[in-house]
Amino acid sequence: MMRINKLTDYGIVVMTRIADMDQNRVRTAREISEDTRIPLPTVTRLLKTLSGNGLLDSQRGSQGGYSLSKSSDDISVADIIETFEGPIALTECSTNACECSYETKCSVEEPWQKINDTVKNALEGISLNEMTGKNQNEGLLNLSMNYSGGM
Amino acid sequence: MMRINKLTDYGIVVMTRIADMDQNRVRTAREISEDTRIPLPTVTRLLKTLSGNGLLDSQRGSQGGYSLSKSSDDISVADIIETFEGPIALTECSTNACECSYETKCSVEEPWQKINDTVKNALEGISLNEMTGKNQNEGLLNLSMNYSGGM
DNA sequence: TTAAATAGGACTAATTTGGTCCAAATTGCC
DNA sequence: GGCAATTTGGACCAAATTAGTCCTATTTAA
Repeated sequence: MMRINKLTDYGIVVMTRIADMDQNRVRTAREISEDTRIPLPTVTRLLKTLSGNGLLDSQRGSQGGYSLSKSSDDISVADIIETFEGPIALTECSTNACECSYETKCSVEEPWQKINDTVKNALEGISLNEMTGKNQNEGLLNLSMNYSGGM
Repeated sequence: MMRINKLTDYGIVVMTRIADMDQNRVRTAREISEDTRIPLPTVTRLLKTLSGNGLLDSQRGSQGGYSLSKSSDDISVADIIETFEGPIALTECSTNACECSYETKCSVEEPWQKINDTVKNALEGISLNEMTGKNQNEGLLNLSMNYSGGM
């Protein structure tokens, strides 16, 4: 499996849906729920999280709703994932505090750092715009990357 | 988060440990448990899974134990992850049957396929040997990849 | 025959996750 | 001013997953 959570998956669908729509007006939770067929309570929670983390702008009250906080070119899949799951890290080891119970320093730590950086780069390289149906140009997605040590 | 499971993580540690050791004799679950400080019952389960999936050879009975089934150069991190978690797939969408409840065909499906391929390529590109302490040559890990459409 | 191993599988506790719901605050409009 | 449509924030629960343990059978070397 090695899955991202279902809510994260939903989050990407919701964001894609918003990016797909007319950018000249905000969308309500209800509309998005109807579009995606994700239950309304769940959608509202997703939208709250997304706007709370700055990926969406929200407008309260009547005629209110949600809209992208910036261009869909400037939002990456990694941004959305991190909104729901925190820093992209396949293992504890690769985050801040590696609480390895092994000898002095487990040898797998450094390789994991690099593996994570690679995965992270991959996800940062995909924009929300590329997820939409707008660019159906086959094979346009540019996923080539080079890990050049820097990050 | 977006984590691999803890057992998978352990599995990689265990495999790395075995790869690190003298290849001329088998290692028992007890030894590996002591080395890694992972509780014995858990280690035995890990080893059973790993040998059941062909990554380790096992020898029963007295003087028995486990050893790598092939060179550590020929075992990838992806192999180990898949042993514990099945096919590498970040979302349901990217596996076989995409049960999307959305319109005709959700637009995110194809991008997800590519994202997964990229991640998979990254993990397949790291050998167990590279995880060991044997090659401490800084920056030797080759994580550069190019998504060239084929997979 | 015995001791040292692995093999297989059942079982439980803990954690995480998905999903729902309610009350409060904000805003536009009549 | 008041009402209706929204978002906001947080509590809550049920279900699913995961981690970890344990028991018994089988195999093998000495």
